[in-house]
Amino acid sequence: MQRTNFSELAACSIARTLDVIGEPWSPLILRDVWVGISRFEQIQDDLGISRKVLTERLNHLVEQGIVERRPYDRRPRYEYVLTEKGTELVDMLMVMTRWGDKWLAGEAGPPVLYRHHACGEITTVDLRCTHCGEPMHARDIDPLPGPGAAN
Amino acid sequence: MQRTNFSELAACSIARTLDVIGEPWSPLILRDVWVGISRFEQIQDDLGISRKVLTERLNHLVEQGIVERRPYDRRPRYEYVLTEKGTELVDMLMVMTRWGDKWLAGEAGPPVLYRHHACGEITTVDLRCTHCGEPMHARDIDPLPGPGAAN
DNA sequence: AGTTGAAGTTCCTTAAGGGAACCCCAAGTG
DNA sequence: CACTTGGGGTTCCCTTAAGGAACTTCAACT
Repeated sequence: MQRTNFSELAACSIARTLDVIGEPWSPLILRDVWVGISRFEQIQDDLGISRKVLTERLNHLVEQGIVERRPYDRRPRYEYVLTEKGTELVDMLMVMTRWGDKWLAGEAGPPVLYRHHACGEITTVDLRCTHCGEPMHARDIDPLPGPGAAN
Repeated sequence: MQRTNFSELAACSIARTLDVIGEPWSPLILRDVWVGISRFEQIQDDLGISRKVLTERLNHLVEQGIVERRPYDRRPRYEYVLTEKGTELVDMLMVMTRWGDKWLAGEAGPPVLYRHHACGEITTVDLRCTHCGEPMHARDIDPLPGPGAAN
């Protein structure tokens, strides 16, 4: 298929972010690397993704500075580790997970739980305003044009 | 292309969520509907997406309960509005936006700003622990198997 | 009766994903 | 030293999804 490059659409941070991790499999690869499934063979095994596509995705994630390819042996063996940029992108996965847990997990309950280091509790993530600390969701805000707006 | 259905991979809320909004264009369509670009022609115009693909995506989002198709005229005219499920999915867009603003916006600054109703300030979203209220990011948690875990 | 406009549908072309087979290279083994 | 092993890809072919333009439908308006 001929896929559009989203970020050429407009000045839109969502479109730009999609050009980084919007391709099929990329969020799942990011998740794997995050939880320590970090070698080519391991990821391929875990996801069942085609080797060709996995190569393409990893190369793209390296180019975009999300993961770093580093040797772990004197033989030509490599593992992929999250950069700071990639680690912060995991925020998105955490929010996706929370939504999936709530709306799609069903009777069985969430497949994965998170223990928060700060309080030691099994807990969930919540969106709050950086300024006032109150909850901040879709209905709590108005979007306004910013300095980087196009046109 | 033959695309894998991600949620058949394993019990994974990320994979399940990707089956809902992971297809190309879907997050941008969700964004449009959220900000009030809610009719077929408007969305097609705004995104430059092919009409065929837009039809497919909207049908899928309706099936998944993310948007609702409702007539707005006695003529056969329809608009798409977010359901509660869809509105909560916008949380993911807000986090994507924040990441894109920080890592991809460059000199120009963010293209869109958010004013928070609660405090009236132009502000950003932050991830916090539902339990203790402290920041909760990738490095602040340990993932554990939950009740819905596979195998 | 003819036009308009929103909302799709059809059809063809092109490119991306799936999958299996193959390759390369350093280390270990006999 | 020849041979095997295993990680990490690369190649090739097939299928299917995205792009894009043209066409259709249907109610209201002129």
